[in-house]
Amino acid sequence: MTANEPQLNIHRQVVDQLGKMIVGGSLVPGDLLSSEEQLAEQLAVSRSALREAMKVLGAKGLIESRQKTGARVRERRFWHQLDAKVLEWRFATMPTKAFVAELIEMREIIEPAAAAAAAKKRDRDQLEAIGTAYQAMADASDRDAWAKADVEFHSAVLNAANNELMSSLFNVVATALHSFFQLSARAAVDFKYSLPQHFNVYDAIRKRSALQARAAMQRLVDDSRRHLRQSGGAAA
Amino acid sequence: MTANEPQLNIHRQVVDQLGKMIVGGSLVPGDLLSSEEQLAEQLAVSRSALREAMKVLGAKGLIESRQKTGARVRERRFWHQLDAKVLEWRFATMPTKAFVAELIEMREIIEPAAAAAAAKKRDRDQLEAIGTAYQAMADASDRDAWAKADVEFHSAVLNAANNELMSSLFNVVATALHSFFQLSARAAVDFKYSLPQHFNVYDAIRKRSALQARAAMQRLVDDSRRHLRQSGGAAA
DNA sequence: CAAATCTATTTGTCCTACAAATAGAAAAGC
DNA sequence: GCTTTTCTATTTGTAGGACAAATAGATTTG
Repeated sequence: MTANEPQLNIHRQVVDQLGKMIVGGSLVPGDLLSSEEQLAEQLAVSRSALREAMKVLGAKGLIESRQKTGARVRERRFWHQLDAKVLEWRFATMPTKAFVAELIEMREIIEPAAAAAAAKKRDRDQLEAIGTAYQAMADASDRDAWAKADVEFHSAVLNAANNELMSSLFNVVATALHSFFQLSARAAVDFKYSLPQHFNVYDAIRKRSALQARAAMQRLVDDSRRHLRQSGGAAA
Repeated sequence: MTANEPQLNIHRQVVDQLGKMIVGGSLVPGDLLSSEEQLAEQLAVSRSALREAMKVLGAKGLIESRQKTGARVRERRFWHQLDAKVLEWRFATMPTKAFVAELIEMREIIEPAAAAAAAKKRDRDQLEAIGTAYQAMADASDRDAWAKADVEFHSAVLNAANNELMSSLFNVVATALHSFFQLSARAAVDFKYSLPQHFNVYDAIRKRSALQARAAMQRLVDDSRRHLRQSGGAAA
């Protein structure tokens, strides 16, 4: 499968080299790469070829270029993310309902599994982060604060599952769902209805009960779907 | 979130435009794009900018360029795939065990869920495809034939789940696992041990029993993990 | 009819020259 | 002294030209 490529295109080689530097850790998120001119000279390629490689790395989410500043290594969570643009395109071209249904289905699969994994693998700090988010939800006095804490809670759970692949996948799915219909922009009254259920998730993860955590998250997710159904269609 | 971008870089605009043409369906997989020179003229941009856009589309998996032939629209299944390269890089840089564990965990989450979804949503043809793959497994006289049919079986199940997002995710995870340790390169004897379990999956999907399908696939996946554990480490 | 050769087309690479943006320094204004 | 404005140097963005490398398809040769 890889034996039939005698010599890779230069820009691909450059993608590989820079990619290794970035993913491998000799550059860390936030670091600035040398200028295109310097990099081109170091790697002994033309600026054109180098730029093509940089654009590819940008598309992969590894770096971000800005005029005058240069190219910067992006945060890890952007790295192997599904392409939001492609999701958008699909949204524009695919029957809306079917696509949103895919997203919802994925979310319903990932979250309970993540809760179960979190119950097994979470460490003290990760549990605390979930607890903090839960407290923020409990203290929320308006919908915005609630929504923010809610996002925080769920990503804390994902984080506690200690599986970056899962986290980044969830991140994309959740973001897409979020942008399609404003998840929490419904019922102004009783926005805290799911607080007890969130507590169950937290408590199960605290007790390291994978089964309970999965079940609690499952209920949460089921409720959420019911609400999504009610709020109906999506916004472009 | 999108309001602070007064004018997009040209190459990004081109990515958008061509992307829409491809994803939107005015071009279908297999179609040949016009030459770079022509496209550049049509879109009124320089060939440099166009090429950067083309490389990005290539990196996203939408097209594939070859000298003399031109750029061709790739099959859908490549479109919103996670980047296998990044997985490779991570594999090279991350403690092997932890990363493979992530992959295995993802697989164990996706497959049972997919089996359940397939039981609910499969159509006649999709069931037949699973059945055919099962038959091929039953008829397999050597390990290679078995391995091939096995892959076929699992992707048929994923396909029957009717969730492209899920399929493509699984595809990447399975491919990565496959390349890390040769899944079926172990025990030469009794390579068909899991045939009855595969039948259970097929049968549950046939009967449209989501619960049974999930459980059967879960057992399959558990067995598989046990075998992976036995066969130990990974190959670079 | 088959094999070798040629040719025209297309992508790959390199180069030069500016344009556009902007971080940071310098100058101006209060 | 402090803020605001202006300038400047650096970096990416875009354009366009030139040629190299690959190769599908036509042409020639055996």
